Amino acid sequence: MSIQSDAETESPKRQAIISAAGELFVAHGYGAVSMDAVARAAGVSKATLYAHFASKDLLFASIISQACRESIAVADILPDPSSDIGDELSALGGRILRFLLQDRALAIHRVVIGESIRFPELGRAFYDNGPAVLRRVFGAWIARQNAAGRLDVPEPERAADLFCGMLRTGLYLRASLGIAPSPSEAEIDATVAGAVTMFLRAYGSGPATD
Amino acid sequence: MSIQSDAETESPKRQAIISAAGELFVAHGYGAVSMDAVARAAGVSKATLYAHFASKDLLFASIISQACRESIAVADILPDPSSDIGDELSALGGRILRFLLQDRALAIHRVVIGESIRFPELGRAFYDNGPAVLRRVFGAWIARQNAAGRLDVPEPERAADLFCGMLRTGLYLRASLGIAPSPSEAEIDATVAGAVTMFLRAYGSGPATD
DNA sequence: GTCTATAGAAGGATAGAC
DNA sequence: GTCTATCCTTCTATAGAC
Repeated sequence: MSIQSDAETESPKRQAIISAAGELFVAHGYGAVSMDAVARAAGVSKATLYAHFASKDLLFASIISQACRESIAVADILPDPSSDIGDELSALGGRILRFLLQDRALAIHRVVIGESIRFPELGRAFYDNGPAVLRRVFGAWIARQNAAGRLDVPEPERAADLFCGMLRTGLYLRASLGIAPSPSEAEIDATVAGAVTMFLRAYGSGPATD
Repeated sequence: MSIQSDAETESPKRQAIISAAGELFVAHGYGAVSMDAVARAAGVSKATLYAHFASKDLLFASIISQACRESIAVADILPDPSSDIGDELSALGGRILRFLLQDRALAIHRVVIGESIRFPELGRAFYDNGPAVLRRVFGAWIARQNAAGRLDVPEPERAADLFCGMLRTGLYLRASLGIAPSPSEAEIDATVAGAVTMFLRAYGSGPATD
């Protein structure tokens, strides 16, 4: 009667492989990581490695699509309520941009983009678990602000996309290209402020428009 | 007295190598392309290949940084004059987005992002010859519209970045991840229209604001 | 300069012992 | 399940003939 269907899943060796392969693939990409290197970093033999993952392709796809699923945690992106809609939007934008600028998030984005030709399912997994979730959550937040009369946005989800697009320009674009390694807080705040200003001038309702 | 410093540059074999390697690297990335494949596609022997390029790293870096320099041609991005600023901005946005969505532009962006860890200079070359040029040209255009009283934008270059960020969201993001392979003209137009609407509501001067 | 042929190394994957 | 040792393929790079 005892069910132990996923007992394998918790094998320590398997966990070691997943952990080590995750770090290596995310940091260096598919081509630059050998199965030897994964085995060495995980402290297992190559035979053990292949006992758990049938091929390098499969290992890579598992690891990265798993990383896409984890790295979201958009739950706590939404800001604390404030009397000023601009403050809330700034807080929200700041959290999103800081999340995107994390080394790990940047690295995952890079790897997925770089290998999305060879592994199309990764592009899909990344989009569904990252941008698409953000679009829904953020869009719903905008819709609530509409309902409360604090914003006047015709298409909330499209507007969420546009706002995120403004966050992902300049600073983030350079970071994703390996330029501007660690942007200052001031630069981040300035980028967020630019997006918030544009957004509120376009869609703010009430006295904040000017 | 005759100068022939770049006679080598025009060697037909060398041109064949550059052309073939360009296609292969842009299409498949660094790791997935072998020197054998380059030699075969160029119709030369590997010895000839190595006579022109000392290593695979060097060949890759030359080819891709060259591709970054070429693929810009932002010259003809600027729109024809029109009586309506919205029409001009739409035309401009449409040209930018269509340029970015070209297979070749997408592929170069992907390769550079993917290999920017291993080849940091490529990220720089891409940014300097792509986004940075666009930012300057587009920013100057906005400044001219300011001067003509058709727009009222406090920081033209930053605004140019924001506008381009809005173009690079949704549709383009999915395309760069390998989803939504060939977007329809209607989708492209809708994306541009969204960005133009936001931009003009925020920074339009005159009656177009509402 | 160009080719054919190959050296030398490294990577992916597996056989067999425990 | 795990390891050691190894096979086979593929890759980068070069030597030597033309």
